[in-house]
Amino acid sequence: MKKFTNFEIARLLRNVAVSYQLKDEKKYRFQIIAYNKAADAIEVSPVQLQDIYLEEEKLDKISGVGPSIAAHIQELFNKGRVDHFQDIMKGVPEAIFPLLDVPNFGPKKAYKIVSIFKLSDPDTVTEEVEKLANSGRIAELEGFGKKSEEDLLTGITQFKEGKTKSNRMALPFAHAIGEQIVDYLKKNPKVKRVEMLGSLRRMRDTIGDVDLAVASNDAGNVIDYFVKYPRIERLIEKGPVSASFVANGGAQIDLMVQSEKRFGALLQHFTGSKQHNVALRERAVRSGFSLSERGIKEVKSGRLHEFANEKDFYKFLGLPYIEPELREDRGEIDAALRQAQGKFPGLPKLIEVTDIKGDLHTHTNFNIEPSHDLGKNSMQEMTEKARSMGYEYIGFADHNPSTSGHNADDITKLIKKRGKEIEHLNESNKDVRVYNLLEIDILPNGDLPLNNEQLNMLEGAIVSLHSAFTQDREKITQRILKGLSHPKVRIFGHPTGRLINSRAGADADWDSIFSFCRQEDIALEINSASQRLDLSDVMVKRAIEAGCRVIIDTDSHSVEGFSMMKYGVAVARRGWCEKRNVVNTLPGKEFEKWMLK
DNA sequence: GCCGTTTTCGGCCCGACTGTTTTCAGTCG
Repeated sequence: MKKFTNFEIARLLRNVAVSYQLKDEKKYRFQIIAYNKAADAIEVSPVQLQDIYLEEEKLDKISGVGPSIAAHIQELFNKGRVDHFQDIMKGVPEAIFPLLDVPNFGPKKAYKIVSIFKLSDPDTVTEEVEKLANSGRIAELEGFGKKSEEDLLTGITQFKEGKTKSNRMALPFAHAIGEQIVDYLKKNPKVKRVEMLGSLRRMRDTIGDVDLAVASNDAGNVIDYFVKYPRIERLIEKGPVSASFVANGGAQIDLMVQSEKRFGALLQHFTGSKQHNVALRERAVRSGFSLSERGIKEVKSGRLHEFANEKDFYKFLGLPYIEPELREDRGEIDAALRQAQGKFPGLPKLIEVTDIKGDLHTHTNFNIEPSHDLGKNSMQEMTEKARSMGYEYIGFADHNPSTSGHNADDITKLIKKRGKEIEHLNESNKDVRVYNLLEIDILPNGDLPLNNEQLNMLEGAIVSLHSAFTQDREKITQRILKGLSHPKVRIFGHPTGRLINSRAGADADWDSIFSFCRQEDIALEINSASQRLDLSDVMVKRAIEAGCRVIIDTDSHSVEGFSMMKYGVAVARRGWCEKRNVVNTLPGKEFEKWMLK
């Protein structure tokens, strides 16, 4: 039987919503909302539905999934299809669905074009529409025109360049672009405040557009200045209070300007997430308030309250300030409410970058003839860098020597030689404690490529997956548990092995793995490397709820890599981590006790 | 179709922008 991922299920539910919308938007208004809401919830769910369905049939535990949709999903797992969905989707041409991922195409336009021109092949529909548009046939349709035909062509061009509605940049890449433009904007004296918005401000692991907000009482001046940004590639639009352009190799940058006295409401609104805002508004509307980017309106009198900062906005609603990283409708509003009433547990006191005392997963250029890549900088240079970061300790975790070109004696010699080098370093550097670690592959059968003697020459081991990610669940779970079982193992490096936009992580029984890590006090790594950010935010939340501790590392292969720490910390914050949940916030002596346990 | 600090029934978030239109439909965030 085919397995369905959460992503596929979410897509199916969205297609059902679209079908309802095309059949009778008024009549099915609330089904449309319900199906889309369920899709949103399932897409971000930390557990794969296919798993909980097999284990305990608790699908409607997910908020937004009720008895009806849960039953349909059960049917999907059992039969591979859902009769009710097929009924609803009857008469809706299959060829519209691929178009829905193309910018500027919505259900109505896609449906109109596909049915009038009788397009039926989902695989070629995008090219066919492009041809029609190029020959001017779309502009002739009622409700379309020359301009909308152009917009659709622009959308198709973007789509072909890889910018689908669902394709997103990795956070560090988008954040770096955002920072550059923020710096640029700050040079304009009319700019009173600048903030990033949307998923970028919430530090989500992937980002669509780079959205920015400026507080200023001279919007025209700021917009003119904004569109003169030197790295601009193509201007998209420029209005009196907002503008957009493409820059830095295809990223879309949007700016909104608002007066200082309303800046708080703008910030709150466009930081989102959508789900957080919807939940907030549903609560507010029951008390007679309507929330928007302009402020909070009293519905009866129509009086608008304005807010210069977000803190006051939340305060007006009777809530403490909620950090952007928590605004995902994952329980933060209830927690804020409890906190306001003096009940427990309230909002977490999130970890800060300045709490970090060391980076344990770094690679040096010491040639240990490793199984994977070397770092670029020397042990000395890496230590200097750690000192300049204010760290109390650092771990060198070069990859283990490759087993192909070496016999056991060679490997022992290499590890010994490297150990001596680190000893020397510790004698000459009294203020930064250097740990002698290695990053060791968990081989496909769960063995480690080092023997006991070799492992015992280390102060600790990071173990991680670097191959065979697609083993089935049972096999990969046993493999990981076996790999973690040596007493020298202190850290499970980038646990799922996912690469953003290119490789799904391992499909393992994470509950069992978390429970083992808790027992052995092994830290689960949050790896800050751009394409990894692994564990992910939802997995971190699950891990600490299971009683585990995490460690935030950069996996630096050069001194430049150290600056990635803030992204790992962001993942931790999104996973509701406090300082106490993260082992590398411990002061030197306590950390040593944990590492050498 | 979902859900509960007015509710197991009767509600269900808000607004901007654009283009094609003479008052609104579609898309987006």
